[in-house]
Amino acid sequence: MSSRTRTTSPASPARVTIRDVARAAGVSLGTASRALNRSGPVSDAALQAVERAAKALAYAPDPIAQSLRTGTSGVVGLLVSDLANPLYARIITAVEIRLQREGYAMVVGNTHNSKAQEELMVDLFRRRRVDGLILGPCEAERSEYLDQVSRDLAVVAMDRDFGEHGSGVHVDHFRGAYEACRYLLDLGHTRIALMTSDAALRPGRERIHGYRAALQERGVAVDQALVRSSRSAMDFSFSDALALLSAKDRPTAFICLGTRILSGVLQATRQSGHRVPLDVSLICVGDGDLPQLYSPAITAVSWDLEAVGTAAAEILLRAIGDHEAGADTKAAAGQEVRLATQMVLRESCAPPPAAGA
Amino acid sequence: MSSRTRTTSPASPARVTIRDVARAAGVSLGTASRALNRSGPVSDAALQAVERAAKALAYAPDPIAQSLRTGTSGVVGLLVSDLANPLYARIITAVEIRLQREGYAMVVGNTHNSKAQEELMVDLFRRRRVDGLILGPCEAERSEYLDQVSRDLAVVAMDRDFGEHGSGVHVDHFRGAYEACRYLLDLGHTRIALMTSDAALRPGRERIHGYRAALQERGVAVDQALVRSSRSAMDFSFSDALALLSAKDRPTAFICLGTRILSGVLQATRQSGHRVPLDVSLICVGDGDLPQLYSPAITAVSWDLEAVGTAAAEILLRAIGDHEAGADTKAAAGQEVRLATQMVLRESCAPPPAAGA
DNA sequence: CTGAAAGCGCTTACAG
DNA sequence: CTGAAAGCGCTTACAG
Repeated sequence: MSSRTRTTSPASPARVTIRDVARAAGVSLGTASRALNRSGPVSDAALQAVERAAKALAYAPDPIAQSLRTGTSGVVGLLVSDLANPLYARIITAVEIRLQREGYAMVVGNTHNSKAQEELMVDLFRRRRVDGLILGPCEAERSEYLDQVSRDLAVVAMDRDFGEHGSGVHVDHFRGAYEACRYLLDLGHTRIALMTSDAALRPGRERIHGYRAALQERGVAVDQALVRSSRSAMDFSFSDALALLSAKDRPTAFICLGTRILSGVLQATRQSGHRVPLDVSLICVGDGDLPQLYSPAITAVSWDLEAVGTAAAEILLRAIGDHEAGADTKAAAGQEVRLATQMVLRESCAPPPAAGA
Repeated sequence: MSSRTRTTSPASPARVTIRDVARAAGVSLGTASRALNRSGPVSDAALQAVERAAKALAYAPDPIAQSLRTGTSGVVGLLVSDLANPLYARIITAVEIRLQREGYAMVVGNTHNSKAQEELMVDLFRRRRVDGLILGPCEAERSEYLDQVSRDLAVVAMDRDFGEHGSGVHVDHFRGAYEACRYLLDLGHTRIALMTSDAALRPGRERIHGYRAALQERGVAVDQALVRSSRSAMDFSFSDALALLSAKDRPTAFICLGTRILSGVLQATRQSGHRVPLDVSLICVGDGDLPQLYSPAITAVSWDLEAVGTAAAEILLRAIGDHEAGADTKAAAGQEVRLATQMVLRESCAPPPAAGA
């Protein structure tokens, strides 16, 4: 109460502890704990007394103390490379809803797509005893670091490869890009540009493979100049697209990420005086406000973000169970969910100008 | 090591504790702690030995144990109503960067604009001993609940009013809306619709006031039918806008939120066959990809999101300092930062059709 | 079924 | 300057 005691008593003033509950209920500390957690034999009388006391005192267990003692926390950490990406936001929300139903709290961290930052956050979470970790794609997918972390912590990856016994949910970006490319090929395009995220990361890599597969299947040579994958996508998409469109051998179609990159491509298209879809066809990967609202509306490769989040949460929940069960189950881990993409046809694709002439 | 010990040894296998460090350095536990934290007198010899030992063993203090003992955690909680809002994402990143520089970790929670959810998260954070809380706008701005929380925890609000000694950073939404409205009035519009967020929350409320002030200043009657503020904005914006545009007394201009609501307004405009800016002028509040890229580009009321985040972080940092200093400083708290908006003129505004005839 | 005790890993008065 | 001890709030074998 006095302002001087403050230095000695940190935290809230006069926190009610399980000791207070025990005293009020007239039982010992241990009995109170067993009653509250139903973790051991307790007489009905004791149980009732403890519960009444707990309610009367508005007792809430101290999670910090519990964590210190048990090594668990009831919280799950989620790491994404970029909070500002609306696609992630949808996934995050889905994860949270699912986790919450099971009584877990979720806490999210931003890695800014930096390996160092990710390790920092993983470490923070781990040392704070999170019960599990959900990781989005990030640099250095298969670091030994993560392999090691997943040994003593339940970890599930989203769109990232790592470790042999790693669990994860993967979107089939290969097929997504493959189908988009096929669609454009069918319209008569052969000069198709692909602009996607960092090729070192799973989504970008898979898309490039899918794109190549479609081209090769039709005997169309792959022009490396048409494949752009960069880490800091948003900065380069405009100038890259502009350069591509200004070349004499310009692409007649683009497949590009729907979030940042699409903006740049759209601006470049407009600035270079090309019309969509008359002069250039567009397919974006990852649906959102912009592709839906742009005029003409942009055809998109889409996938179920809620499903990604829900699946990740469910795999993690199981993995947490396994981890608690013991060390032996490790070999049994390694669950994987694979999600399909689907194309949403809109107004941004047409035959290439040459074919129309 | 054996799989059976696992039940008894939680957490990581064989965590190295400060006790190990002390032993390796040949000093007592207390000395090791004082050396590591420089929290008391230690001889040079002891200090060196301890530091060497700590490094050799790769010792890292257990934050949970530290928290239990000290009541602090080095982490700050950030609560927003909607992670999917790209405006928040920018703010969050700014907060994080600033906090990180001071050695604090940030952890974010999603309240889904629900009071219950917010209290849950605040409680979670508080019980986990976060050193401070940053709160975005949310229902029930001035709950006694929060007043109480801010008594034993550093709290800063973003665009929300609460408590007398609450600290916060506020964007001048009043002036933003006022200026937007004035701009349209100057162009000759008198039927101006305002579509914004929940009027119960500060931003929405302020905007409505600003809008009204501008209208009244010019002697234009306020038509309540033209003011739409709804909580679940995205769902209603399309149908609301469509209804407004179909009325015989239709608005010739819209001021609307730039994130979700703009989408709906744009769709409604297109669907009802109106052209921007010929038939209807548009100003959006909160800048983003869509307004910048839409064609025509949309005039926006914008503000510095990074500045919001940075200011919030800095106020919080100070508040944490005050809280540590003692209880008496409470009266001294209540810092506030106010940020101005600016209009970004683009191509979506023109005189109303009638005035042009 | 119950209580007393140990211990999770740390920090911090308190004596020396 | 240093060590031994208490204690943060809890859970969990261990004897009764």
